[in-house]
Amino acid sequence: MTLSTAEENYLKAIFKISERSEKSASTNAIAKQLNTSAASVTDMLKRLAEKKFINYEKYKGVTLTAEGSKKATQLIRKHRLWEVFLVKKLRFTWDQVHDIAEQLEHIQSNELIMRLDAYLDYPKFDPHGDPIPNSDGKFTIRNQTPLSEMHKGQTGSLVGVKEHHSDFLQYLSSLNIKLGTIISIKETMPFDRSMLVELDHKRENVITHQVAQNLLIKKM
Amino acid sequence: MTLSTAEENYLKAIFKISERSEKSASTNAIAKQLNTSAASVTDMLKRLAEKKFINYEKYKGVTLTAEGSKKATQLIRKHRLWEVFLVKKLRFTWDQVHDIAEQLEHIQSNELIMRLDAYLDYPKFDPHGDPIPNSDGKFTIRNQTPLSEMHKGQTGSLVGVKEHHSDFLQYLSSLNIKLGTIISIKETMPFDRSMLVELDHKRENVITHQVAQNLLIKKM
DNA sequence: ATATATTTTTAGACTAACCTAAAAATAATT
DNA sequence: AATTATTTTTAGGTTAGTCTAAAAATATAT
Repeated sequence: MTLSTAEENYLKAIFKISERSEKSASTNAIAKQLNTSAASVTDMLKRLAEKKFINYEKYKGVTLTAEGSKKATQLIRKHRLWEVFLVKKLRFTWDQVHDIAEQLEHIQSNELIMRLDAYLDYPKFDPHGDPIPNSDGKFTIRNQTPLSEMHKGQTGSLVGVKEHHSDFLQYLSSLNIKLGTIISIKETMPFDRSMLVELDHKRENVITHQVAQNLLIKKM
Repeated sequence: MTLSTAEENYLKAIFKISERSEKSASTNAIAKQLNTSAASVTDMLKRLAEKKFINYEKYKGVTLTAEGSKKATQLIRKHRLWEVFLVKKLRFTWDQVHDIAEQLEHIQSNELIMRLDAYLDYPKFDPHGDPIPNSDGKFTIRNQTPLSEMHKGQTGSLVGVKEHHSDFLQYLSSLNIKLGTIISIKETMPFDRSMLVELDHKRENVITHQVAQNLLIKKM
C-alpha cells in the first residue's frame, strides 16, 4: 500500500517521538514535531488507524503497528541514504542536506533505493553519524556516550551528533569539529559544566554543556 | 514562486503539446496528455492564468508565458538530468527511468540541480537522445532525420527516439539497437513501407514503418 | 476531592485538485 | 445558412489535508 507524503511524514514523526520517549506519542507531541495543529493530527490519526499503521485509542496517544514501524524505518533508510549521496557524491556539507533529503525520501521506488545503496557501497551511517537501517530494517548499534557524560582525562572520537540544525552543524564546522575528530577532556568546570577539550591532539577549545550534550563519542 | 506538483505537470504538458503542434494547446489535448478530464483542465488553466504562467482566453486554447516556458524548461532539464543519473550512475536501462525521473523532477533545489549537472559532467543529451537544456534554458540543436524519411543506400547513427514507452525501448534493446547504433538502409518495401536495414555493419533486420518513424538518425 | 489547567477531540469551514452531468460555444457538414 | 457534432466551460460534488473555536476528557494542584 502506497501512502501520501503527509501520511509518511506522520509515521516518521511518531517513530521519532517513540524513539526518544519510549512511551506512546501524544497528539500534541506530534503536532509540535510536524508544526501543525492538534486538530489536524487527530484527523490524520483516525485515517492512519483505519489503515492499520498505528494503534490509536482516543485520548490515549498512539504507537506504530509492525506495518507502520516498517514504513517509518524505510523512510529513515531512504532519507539517510540520500544524505550520504548528497554529501559523498555531490559534495554538499552536512548542514545543507536535510531539507533536500526530506523531499527525496518520498520518491517511490524500491529498485531505486536498492541501487542507490549499492552505488554508495552500503553505508552504515549517514553524514551526521546516524545509523542507516538495512533493507530488513535493522540498525547498526554502536557504543556511544554524550560528551557531557564523560570525565576529565577521557578521550574518544566523534561518531555522531544529536542536534541536526544547520546553525549547530555550522558552528561545529567552524571549530573544525567533524565526524572522526578526536576529543580529549582536559578540564571540566563544575559551575557551568563547560569543558576544556583538546581536538585531534592539536588545539584546545571550550565546549559548553549544551554543545557537549549533543556530541556523541566513542570512547577509546 | 514555487508551484505544486500538479501545476508543474500542467506546464510541462502544455510545453510538450506546443512543441509538437506549434499552435496553442487545447483543453482536450492537455486532458489527454495528463490523463484527466477536460473540466479539471479548465479549472487548472484558470489558476495558472491567474498566476501568469499561461495566456488563457476562454475557448481559445493556451500558450505559455515567458515565465511558464522557463518553468517548463527547468522541469525538462531536471527530468533529463535525473535520467542520465539513473542510467549512468545507477545502471538502470533506458526503459526503466521515466517514472522515477517523473517524481525526481519535482524536487525543489536549484543547488541540487547545479551540482547534479556538474557531477554528471554537463551532459547535453539524456539516455533517449533528448537534448538537456542548460541552466539558461538553451537546448542543443542537432541534425536528425526520422529513419522513415531516409532512402535506400543511406547510412547514419541512431541519436534519438521519439517514442519513450518501455515496450518500444525494450523491443529496440532486443534487436541490440541503442543510441550510437549504425543503421544502413538496404531495401525499402513500397507496399508496407518497411525497410531492410543493416545494423552496425553486421546484422540485417526488417524495421516496420511505425518503428522507423520513431528512430532519429544523424546521417553520415 | 474538588477546582483548575491542559490536552484532545469534535464541529464546521476552507483550499487544491479532482470528478460527472449539463449547458454553452465553436467547428464541421449537409 | 441551418443543423449536427465536437469542444469547452459551468455547476455542483468529493476527498485529503489543513485550520479555528468550542466542547469533552484527562491530568494537576490546592
